[in-house]
Amino acid sequence: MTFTEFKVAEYDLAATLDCGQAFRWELREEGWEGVILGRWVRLSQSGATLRAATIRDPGDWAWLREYLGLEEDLDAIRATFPADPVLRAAAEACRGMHLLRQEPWECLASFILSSTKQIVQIRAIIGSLSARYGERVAGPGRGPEAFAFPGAERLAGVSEAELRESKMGFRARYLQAAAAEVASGRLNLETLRGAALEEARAALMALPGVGRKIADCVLLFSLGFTRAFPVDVWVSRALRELYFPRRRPPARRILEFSERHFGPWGGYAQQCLFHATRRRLLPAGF
DNA sequence: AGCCAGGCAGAGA
DNA sequence: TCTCTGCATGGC
Repeated sequence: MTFTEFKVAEYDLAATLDCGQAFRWELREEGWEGVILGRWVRLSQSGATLRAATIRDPGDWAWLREYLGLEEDLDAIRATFPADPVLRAAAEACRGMHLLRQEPWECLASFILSSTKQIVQIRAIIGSLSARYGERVAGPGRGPEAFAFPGAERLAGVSEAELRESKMGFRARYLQAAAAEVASGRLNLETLRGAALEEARAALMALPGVGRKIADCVLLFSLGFTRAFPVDVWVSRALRELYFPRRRPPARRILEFSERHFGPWGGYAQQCLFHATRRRLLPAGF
């Protein structure tokens, strides 16, 4: 096992890994354990020090800095926010929470599986898929075995009926189709990083079972589009209650507001609203 | 027991 | 363009 440490100015590892943007991290006695780019990783935090362990020496750790969003300056991000007491309170409640930069295929597949599912169920489905079809990854030896998230090529070869054994229900057809598109090269997720937001979003929404919300999750959590603003049931409810009390604006109006109000780091603002409302972190009065 | 979950697509108005 | 409904499964 090899180790490294990162000094961090403002970072909350638990909030970052457990705020609903990623689904595979598990908290065990010695830290948060997961798999990134086919490598087993254990992460822990003590004050301003993040500690990381892998099985084999990766040489450099740029991939992990990238994944964890260590280069994000949260003060600079918050400085772009509108002068808005609701958002300020939500951001304050989420101090140290960062956006992850996840692997695009895993992110896309995960959020296809997320529709009308609770997070515990999403985690169970993804865990089942990984154990069934993912590559075994060298781990610490103790504890359960580690698996990578299965690649699109692998899942493209699994029938819809078999996918349903992982309890994903009607989402199996959508996952199958997305895997086939990515595996064939008809959809190149990496290429989308360089595209305009609207173009990248349209490419994702061309997939069956991928609408605006799931597309924006992939754009925000894996492709670096910080303005993408996924509106799910939680965020929709929060926007309605916090910004439009005693009114009932149509969904279209909520979406327009989300695009206009929050600025170039709207996606981060969205994650603050999601996390703060879901975990009931807002102070009384909001 | 019944409502809801990090939605989406298709149908009908 | 808007609203309604079915979809699979399981938590609370």
